[in-house]
Formats: sequence, C-alpha cells, structure tokens
Amino acid sequence: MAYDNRANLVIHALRLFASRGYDAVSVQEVVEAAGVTKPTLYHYFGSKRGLLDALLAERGGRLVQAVQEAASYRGDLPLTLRKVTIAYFSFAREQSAFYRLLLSLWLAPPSSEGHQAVLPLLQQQQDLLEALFAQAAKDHGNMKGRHQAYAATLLGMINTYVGLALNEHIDLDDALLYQAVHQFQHGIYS
Amino acid sequence: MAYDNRANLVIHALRLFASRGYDAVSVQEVVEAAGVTKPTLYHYFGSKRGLLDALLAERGGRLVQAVQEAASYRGDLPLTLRKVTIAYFSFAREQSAFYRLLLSLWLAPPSSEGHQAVLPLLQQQQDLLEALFAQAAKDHGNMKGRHQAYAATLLGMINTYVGLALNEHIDLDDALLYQAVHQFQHGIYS
DNA sequence: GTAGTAGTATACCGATTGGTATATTGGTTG
DNA sequence: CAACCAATATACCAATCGGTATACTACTAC
Repeated sequence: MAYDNRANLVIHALRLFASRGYDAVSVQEVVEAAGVTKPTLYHYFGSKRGLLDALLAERGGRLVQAVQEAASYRGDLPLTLRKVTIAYFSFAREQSAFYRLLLSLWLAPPSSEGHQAVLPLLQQQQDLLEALFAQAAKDHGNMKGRHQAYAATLLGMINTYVGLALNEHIDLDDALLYQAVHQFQHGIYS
Repeated sequence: MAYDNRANLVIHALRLFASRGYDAVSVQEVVEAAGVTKPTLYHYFGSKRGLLDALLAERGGRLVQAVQEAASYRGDLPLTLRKVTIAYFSFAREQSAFYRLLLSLWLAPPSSEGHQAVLPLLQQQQDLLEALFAQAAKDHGNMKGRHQAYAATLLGMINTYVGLALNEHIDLDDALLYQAVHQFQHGIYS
C-alpha cells in the first residue's frame, strides 16, 4: 500500500486540529489536505468526532505506554518521578503537535466535544499515576489517601511546563526537569 | 434602563462560551439566550469576534486591575507573591466561568481565533508580573535576567492550580495557597 | 415640530457545515 | 467465472453558519 488514506487522514487531521482547533477545522479541509474525498473519511471514521477519537486513541496510546513503562515503582520514588517526567517531556518534544492538541482539549470547556473526547485518555494517565502514588504510599506513610491529588498535581505541573515550552517561554531541558521534579517533591514531603 | 441588552449579551455569551467553547457556540444561540435578535448583537459588537474581544476586555480588565494592586513590590517578595496568588485564586473563585474560558483560550492552538483574542490580556498579565520580578531582582541578585521565565512560570503554576480546582481535583484553600507560593519560591531561590 | 440618531426587529443572503445516496472500481474468495 | 466486499468518487442534502439590507420606533437636540 503505497498510499494509506486512513493514516494520511489522521496525519493531516492532527496537524490541522493542533494548529487551529478541532471545532474550527472543517471535514472538507481535512479531506482536501489528505487528498481524498469525504466518503473516504466517513468510511474509516464514521464522523468527525470518530476521527478525533481515533486520532487520540492511536497517538495517545503511545503516550500512555511510555508513561506506563516509566511509572513502574520499585521503591525509589524520586527516581520514578524523574522517569515519568522525562517520559512526558520527551514525548512532548517528539510529538509537539499532538501534545499541543492534547493541552487544548485538556483545558477546553468540560461539555465541549473536544474535552469529552480526551477524557478517556486523561483518565488512563490519572489511573497510572494514582497507582504509582498508591504504591509509594506504602513506603511513605504521610502520603496516604492523597493519590488522586498527587496524580492530578503532577500531571498539571508537567502539562504547565510543556505548555510553556510549546509557547517558547521556557526550554524543556535537563535543568527544568530537575527543577520540576525537585519542586514537586518539595510539595509532597512537606 | 431596566434591560441592558448589551450587558445581557455579554453575560450569556460568557456562560455559553465557557461551557461549550467559543467556536462551538453560534451567534444565534447567544442572541436567543439573551432574548434579542442578531442585529442587536451586531450593533454593539460588530462581529462574533468583537463580542469575544469586548467580553475579554471587560472581565479581563477586572482581573488585571486586581493583579496590579496585588503586585506592587515594596521589598518583600514572598509577601507580594502571596498577595498575587491570592488575587488570582479569589478572582477565579468569584468568576469561575470567566476563568474557565480564559484557561481554554490560554492553551488553545496559537493560530485559533480564540487564542488570538486572549493574547492582549495574557500580555498585560505577563507585563505586570515581569515588572514585579524586575523590581525584585534589584534586591535578589541571583534573579537577574530571568523576569520573563519567572513571570510565565508563576502564571503557569497559578493557572494549573486554578484549572485543577475548576475540575474539582483540588481545593483553592489556604493550604494550597501556602503550598503553591512556597513551592514557587523554592524553585526561584535554588 | 422636525431632524437626527441609537436601538431593535423582520426577513433575507451566499457560503459552508457535517453527513449521505448512489455508483464504480479493484481485489479476494468460492 | 461469479459473487462479494472494501474503498473510493460524484453529486447531492437539509441545516446552519456569520453577517446584513431595510425599515420601524423612540428618544434627543435644536
């Protein structure tokens, strides 16, 4: 298959959604960018929303996998937090357009279609991080019963830094990585 | 004036934009919610974008004013940071719908209409906070030349916590306020 | 009183929206 | 070869989009 129309649609949809927003991009634009016609898109995805869902599931799956690998707790929480943050930062660097889309959907109005679509992906990340903190709480008694807040806060902090980096306010370098993890732990242990 | 159609339009536009997103809400919906017809809206605001601009200028002006009052530096940086953060938190609590809209536009794709519209308001906040850190740098030599990054990071941290609070992951209480300011300073001074 | 103006409604505009009915193609399977 | 099916295009749909031309009303200024 020299041309994979389905994959092409996803690629161009991602580019367009990330640069102008899901609502502002029309189905027509997507199919024109991908060099196909509408019935092709509706054959694969069923609807505009279906296209977004498929996009988030495919690309988001890679993110979840990377986080899952990084988040396996083996008794060293600072190390694990560093690995998780590294996973996010490097994913955001490699898939900056996708991460931009994720951020825009993350803070989109809760009853917007875009936010609804991203909810499952958010929940997966939240679950992974909650499990990490629940495990770690066995070794750090004072963390008990705060998994949810810790997970949300860590994800929030990471997303903030990635957002700032995407808008070129800061650089996702090692110094920032150190500062971020350090800062987060400082909030936890105290 | 028993009925102020202009003010009513702003109120209902804010509610709708904040709950479903600027792009997803039609002009027709706004005028129906406000109980008027389209020419009335176009009389006051000229365009859908003009309505958003006016909304952001009016409500955003109050935020900027509150931040400006809180951000006057008089030699005590921790105190000023606490006051600024308090200003944001209480504004977000009082105007939660508006702040929700702000956040969605903040991380919206850079070339989306919504993000363009919110840029001036973001710049005003950035300028205020940069000025604060520039002043403070006179007393804290090691802060020199990082105003921009400090301002962006502080705003990012505040917005993260407000975002988490709006999605009911955490509470914008005094404990969080203390932790947030403490955490941010820990990142600065080290 | 009359001229002007801000505010508002009715009725309309062309363009675009997300989505589809129908037909054709080309490969796979029996 | 025949039947089937996934994949694709042409051409179309009603509905909605942001925006406006026109006219009427009510108030203000002179």
